[in-house]
Amino acid sequence: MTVYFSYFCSPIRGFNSMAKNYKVYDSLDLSSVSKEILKKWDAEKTFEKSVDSRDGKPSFTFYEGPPSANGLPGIHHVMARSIKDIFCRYKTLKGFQVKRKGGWDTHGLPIELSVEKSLGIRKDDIGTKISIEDYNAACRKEVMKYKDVWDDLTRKMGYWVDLENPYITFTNDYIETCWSLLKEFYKKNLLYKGFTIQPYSPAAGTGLSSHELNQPGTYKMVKDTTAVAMFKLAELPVILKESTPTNSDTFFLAWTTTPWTLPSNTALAVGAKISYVAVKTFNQYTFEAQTVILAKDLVSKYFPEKNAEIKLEDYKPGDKAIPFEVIAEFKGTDLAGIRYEQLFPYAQPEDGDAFKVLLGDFVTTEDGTGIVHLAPSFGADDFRVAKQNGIGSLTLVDKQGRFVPEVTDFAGEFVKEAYLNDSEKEIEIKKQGGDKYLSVDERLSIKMKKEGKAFKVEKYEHTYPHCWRTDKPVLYYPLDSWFIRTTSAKERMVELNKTINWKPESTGTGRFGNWLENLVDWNLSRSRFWGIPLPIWRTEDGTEEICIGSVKELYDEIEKARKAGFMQSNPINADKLLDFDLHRPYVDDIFLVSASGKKMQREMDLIDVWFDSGAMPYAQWHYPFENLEEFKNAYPADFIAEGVDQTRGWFFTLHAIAVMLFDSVAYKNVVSNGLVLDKNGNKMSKRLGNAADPFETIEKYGADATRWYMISNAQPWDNLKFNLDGITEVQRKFFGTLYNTYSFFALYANIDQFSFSEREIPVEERSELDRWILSELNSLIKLVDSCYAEYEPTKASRAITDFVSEHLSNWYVRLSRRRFWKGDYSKDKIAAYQTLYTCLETISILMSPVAPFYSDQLFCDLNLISGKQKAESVHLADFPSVNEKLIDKSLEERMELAQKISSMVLSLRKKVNIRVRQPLNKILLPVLEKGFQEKVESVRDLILAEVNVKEIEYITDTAGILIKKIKPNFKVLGKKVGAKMKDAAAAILELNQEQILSFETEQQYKLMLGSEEILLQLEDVEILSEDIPGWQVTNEGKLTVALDITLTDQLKEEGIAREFINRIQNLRKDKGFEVTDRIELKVLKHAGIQASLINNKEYICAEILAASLDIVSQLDGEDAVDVEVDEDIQTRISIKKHEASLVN
RNA sequence: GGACUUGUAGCUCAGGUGGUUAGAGCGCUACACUGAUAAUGUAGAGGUCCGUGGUUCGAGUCCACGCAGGUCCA
Repeated sequence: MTVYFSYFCSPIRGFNSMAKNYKVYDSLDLSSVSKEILKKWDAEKTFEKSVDSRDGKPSFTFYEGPPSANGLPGIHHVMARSIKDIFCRYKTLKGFQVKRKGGWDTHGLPIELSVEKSLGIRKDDIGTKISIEDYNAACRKEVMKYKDVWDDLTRKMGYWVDLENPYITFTNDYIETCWSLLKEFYKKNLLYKGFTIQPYSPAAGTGLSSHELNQPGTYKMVKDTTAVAMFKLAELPVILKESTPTNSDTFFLAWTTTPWTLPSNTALAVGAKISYVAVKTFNQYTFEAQTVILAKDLVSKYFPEKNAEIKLEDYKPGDKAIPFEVIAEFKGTDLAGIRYEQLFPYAQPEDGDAFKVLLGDFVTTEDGTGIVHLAPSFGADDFRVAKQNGIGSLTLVDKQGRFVPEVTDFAGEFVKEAYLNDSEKEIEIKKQGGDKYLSVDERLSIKMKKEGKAFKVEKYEHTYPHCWRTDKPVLYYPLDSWFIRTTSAKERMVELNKTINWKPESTGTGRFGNWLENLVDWNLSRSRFWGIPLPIWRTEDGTEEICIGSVKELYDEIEKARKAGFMQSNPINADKLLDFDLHRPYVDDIFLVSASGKKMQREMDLIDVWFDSGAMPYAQWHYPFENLEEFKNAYPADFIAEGVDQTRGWFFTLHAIAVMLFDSVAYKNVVSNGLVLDKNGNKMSKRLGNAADPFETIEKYGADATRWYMISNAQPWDNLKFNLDGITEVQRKFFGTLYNTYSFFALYANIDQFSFSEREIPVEERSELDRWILSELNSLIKLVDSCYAEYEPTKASRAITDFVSEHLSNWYVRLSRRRFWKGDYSKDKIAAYQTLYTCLETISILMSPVAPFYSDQLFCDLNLISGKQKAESVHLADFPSVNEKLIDKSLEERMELAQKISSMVLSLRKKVNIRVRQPLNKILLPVLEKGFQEKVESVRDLILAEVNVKEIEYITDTAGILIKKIKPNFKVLGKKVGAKMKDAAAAILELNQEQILSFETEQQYKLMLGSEEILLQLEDVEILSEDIPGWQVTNEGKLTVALDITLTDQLKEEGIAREFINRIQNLRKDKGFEVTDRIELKVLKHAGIQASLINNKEYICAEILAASLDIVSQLDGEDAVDVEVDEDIQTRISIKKHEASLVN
């Protein structure tokens, strides 16, 4: 009791109102923490300082992938931006200067569509119902519609990005950079005009975007004449030639729903892995003998099973049932390269090695024949495969949808019946001489039947796309387009891609790598209105053209055109070049003059908006017109992060431009994050009402908990099933625990006025527990540092969570509690404060990239009192450096052992129903390994205190007290005995106690397996003690713990004393006494507790801060309370504050 | 159709180079502990590791083929 009271007699501690105290909170409200810290950041300009304070330090460059502000931000933006924010903050802590310029993506179809929707117009109204000028003005207004909402979210979620000077893709300086880049492409002959196969409406005379094609109602059911055409082989496959000679002609069968494309056929495609067969049979129209080749799986479709029984010799022309015989089988790869005769030799392709079989990845055996007819001009797949194989094309249909003159017998005819109007149809019927119009498809089929080129002709109902304006069928047709010759830089792009660190790696090697391998030229053209105009002017005949690379150049060219008389005046002001709007329609009104004096008009296309964003490393600085230094310092990016859907979008366009123009990567590290789904794994959508509102979420749970949840729950590249319950859990589990730990620290540190003013106690002089948590802490620093460095935020946050809840709170603080509130302000106590303080401060920095708000509060609350850090915010601090000397792996192991043993003892107590408050005499530990006893000894006191047992006894005896068990060590033994593993394992399990004992003493054992002898070493097996007869025993792995459950009178009394203390502590709490209040205690006499109270009086008084403890024979009055100490022990107690303590 | 990706307890997720009783948290049930208390401990219930083949003495893990979800591209 003496020790105890001296503590409270000290006037300088506990109640000194002059001293500064650690801030104490009533509860944890992360939402209001965010708000408070935001105010602080604003007032102290913390973000600006985090950049400026690193002036002169190496820079870490981050590129912001620009969002579009014409839509509202969603919860997935919080996810994506958290990832960006984390690494920028981390690198700042690591001493880098991290400038991050914000940006806005302002062009593109979504913007046009939302404008069209709000104006109630359609694309073809532009230029008629509304001028391009007004339309673009509307777009310009639309793009920043939700900028304020975005800025608000950026702030509230704690995303640090420079919103004061963002780049905006529609500004003239931005466009000018894009033009200069395009000119660079042009100068290198990497920008060219070509064509691509696009949906095209001959009726409307216009190409259709995929968006237009995806309008509801464009795909309609139609009934078309389809034909299985026969392509005669010019040479026979080896197998047919050698093993099964056939004297009839051999044909490839190819099915088409558009027979009008057959005259334009230039190749056939087969699937590499598909099996094909050659079938001997007869033509149903000409009755000629023939051999046909088609996919094996589709034979039954054309040849009824029952006809297989008919002999070929028995066939007579005109028979309904046509016999057939499969004579050979081959793989698609066997057919590749085989030549065939052109089906309709109206015209020859100008270039390329046509009329042979190719391998196509799109070939299936779902319908048709497993062989696909290719007309490269009228199908995108066809075109791609043909181009890859150097095969030319035939375009025997004009832009109106009619056959060209070369197709002599069909010249001038519309390929689709729907293109003819009624009167045209009348004329055609007369010409055909029937009473019904026969379509081109039908007449071509008839022609093929007659010429023995048709295997089968039939009507077929399927869906076919139609133009949403004219309702007429769409054709796929080659249309003019401008391209960047990305294929020419393919090798270099692949090569440089290998130097990029992709997270996850598979996106880089797989999705992106494959994309690069199968690269086609980048189609830049878009026939829209709101975007960057293609800066190319051309003469009408296309023989001369100019690519403009700057506004000044345009100005100069206009001057020339003015002199040539093509321009009345120059709309550009030479002194204010960038005042001229570079959008349509203004650039369209500019005409230039060619070298030979011809008038040149701008190519009407806009460029792909992906070029806009891919150009941001240059355009954000208006390179090369100004800011050359800024550009150089911020190129390439060290880090970018966007959704995985950007792989072929932004990630690609950045890479393509950088490689082709600068022979550089655009980014060194890239994180591609997954989607945010709802809690059931469904896509979030406003329509379904399952979209989480980012503002509500942040308001309710705070940005920290939201961010921590998102980052720790799933790897960034996995999809996240967003569940608000998960945020609650994070809030309770991580932030709640951390908050509790801080509160605990603050409570006692304030009482003791600990402000870290004492000299730091050398770690080697601190207790085992302190050294352990500091070792764990340094291991954590090392781990978290490398996780962040490797762009693994999930691992980092999980490691921090683990440390805080398992190590710090659940073990260190729990076991150290007494040190904080018991006894003098001693060296050990100071060591405890210093240790806990260090842990909390370090955690605040480690967690700050993910949870920037709470970490700053924690950091500042600590630092305000101690002044240990110069930084006024956690975000201006330095990342803690590891002290390797403090990492003691064997200590960490020992502590794990202590935790395990404690847990096992508690489990034993549970089994025999002896509560922890009841002290027990001893636990027994069998010693099976050298060093085990020493390890346990070093943590003995911790174990004993934790499980309330008085001593540990070790059993080294191997003479039979312990019952041992032997198990094979599969990993080691498996390598040794291989296939005999099963027998060996069984034999080992059967060893008896003597054999095990001899194995242990001999260190080896001869095991007989049948007639074979195997020499076992100790490492081949695991020996553990399974049981100690007569004791309560439990096993876990190799550990065995036994508990002595004998209860002596003394132990019982002590148990009662602890029960009694517990009741008093609860009473103190109920009565609202301060932790430091002393009490006077009266207890009604009771036989059951009499001995316990007398024998343990000092101990009891010390625990409950009692100045007096009187046992009375009568106890009444208001203060008196009935108390149950035990099931059998009920008594009355009264406590009141001890007067002397009020004076203190 | 292709490329990539995911599939482990009711839910969210861990499970280097294959090794025998597949783990954690949440949730549920019961009992404890506690002057940090919306915390903690112990015990219990809960698994065809998506399926089918294969390789191997041994497969959640490696291979093949599928199935289901997702993204991008056709």
